[in-house]
Amino acid sequence: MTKPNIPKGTRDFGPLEMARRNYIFSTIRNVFARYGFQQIETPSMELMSTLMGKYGEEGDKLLFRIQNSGEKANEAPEKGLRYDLTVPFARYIVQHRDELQFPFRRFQIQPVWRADRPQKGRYREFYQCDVDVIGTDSLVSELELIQIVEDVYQALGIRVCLHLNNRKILAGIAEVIGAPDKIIDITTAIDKLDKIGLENVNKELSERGLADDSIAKLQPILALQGSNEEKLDAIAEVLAGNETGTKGVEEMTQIIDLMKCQLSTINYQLDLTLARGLNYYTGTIFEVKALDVQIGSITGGGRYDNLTGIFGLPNVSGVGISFGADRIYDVLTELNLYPASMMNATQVLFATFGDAELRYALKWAKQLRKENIRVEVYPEPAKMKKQMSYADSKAIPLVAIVGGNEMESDTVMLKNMTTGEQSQVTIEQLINKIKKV
RNA sequence: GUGGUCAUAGCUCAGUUGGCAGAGCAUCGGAUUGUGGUUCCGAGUGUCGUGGGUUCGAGCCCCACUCUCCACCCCA
Repeated sequence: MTKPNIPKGTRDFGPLEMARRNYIFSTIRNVFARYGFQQIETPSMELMSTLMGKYGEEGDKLLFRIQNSGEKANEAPEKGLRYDLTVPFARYIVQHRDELQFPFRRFQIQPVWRADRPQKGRYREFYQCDVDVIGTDSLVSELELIQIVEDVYQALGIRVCLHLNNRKILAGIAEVIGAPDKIIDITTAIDKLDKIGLENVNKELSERGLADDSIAKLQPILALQGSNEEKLDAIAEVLAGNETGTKGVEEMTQIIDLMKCQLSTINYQLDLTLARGLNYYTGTIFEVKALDVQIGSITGGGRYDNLTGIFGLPNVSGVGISFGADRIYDVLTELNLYPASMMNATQVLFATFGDAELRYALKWAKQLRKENIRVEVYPEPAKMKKQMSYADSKAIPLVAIVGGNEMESDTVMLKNMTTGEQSQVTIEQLINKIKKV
């Protein structure tokens, strides 16, 4: 017998983990619903032609390919597992555009797969919770997503910092320092600023072929300090006269203004080092980091002006963010922030002494369930010790013991497992006691 | 994809220069036939990740593979 196993980077979820995960998903779902977003799902697998070339060279390598069956088994795979929820969503919009009312507000909570090498907070199968608004340029959409971030993390009790940037500002910087074609190199290098330090960033920029005087011009921008307003003023000055960059500053200013109008209390920070790898972002970029756990970003997203263009529907602007459920799980676990009620645990267990008692208990259980009480009946009249141990190990707070005496008087012996107290009660009394506990 | 690291009972882990495969927890039974969580007694459990090699003899040494975790790349 070889030991059973699961593929690298995948996980089983037991009852406790599922209760926790469902708590996260339902919290997120409830917030999304409050903003009028509607849920969709797309297939786990997409055609390779849909997936290829959408995530850059690196992304193509990380796609899981599905081998063809039958006669085509040896030909190139025509299907692959989805890598994220955004590209399948873009395909969905193009395919169903005639059925949709724009601006279209959708959310989607499904697993995605990446053939990455696993490590902490990084899996080959993980869930994303995407929420997007498609078909409007309005920055109110950005504001709403920021409000959603605020609501979700407030509900979960996680302290976070929202990092904000704008791709147009980054493009403007690249133009101003005289290296407009190097925007990707510049952003991926300065993204690492707080990780590897200024000196190494400059070294990397040089290695990526950036001219020395361009690097020199970049220094004041990398060194920006102060409040969000001060930083924004400073960058506006640097970018004055540059059309793209100024547009980005205007967008950022407007978003901050809208946040004030909604009395947003979220902790946010203008972060020019925030780049985000995906190259389809064109405007605002978001990233959320947990303040009390070091795990990378737990939510990320941004605006993309022409995502559906690659599928033949140009000029449709959208903005969206993705909550990383698996990382949020790790954060909540590390900070021990799950509410006790999340388990939906059994409220009362029936323990019986014989077959007649078992049947009696089943009748009672049915009535309690009608009252929306979570009930278990121990399925056989085993030794009382065994039935009690079962209740104890599952932390069931109440045990209703049924023997001959109880049946005769139409009662059960109700034991409170935390205090050890017990008393003989009728069904009405039982229902009242359970609702009190 | 590059570099490192780990794997022994259901779980967490000991295991000496290479010489009989171990402990705690959990499980099951009993002390206690109508009462759990505390206590005491007893019991079972292993292709030592997989395959090969060295050796009289390998959990231990060598090689390959798989898996875990970590760093890089990239990312949620």
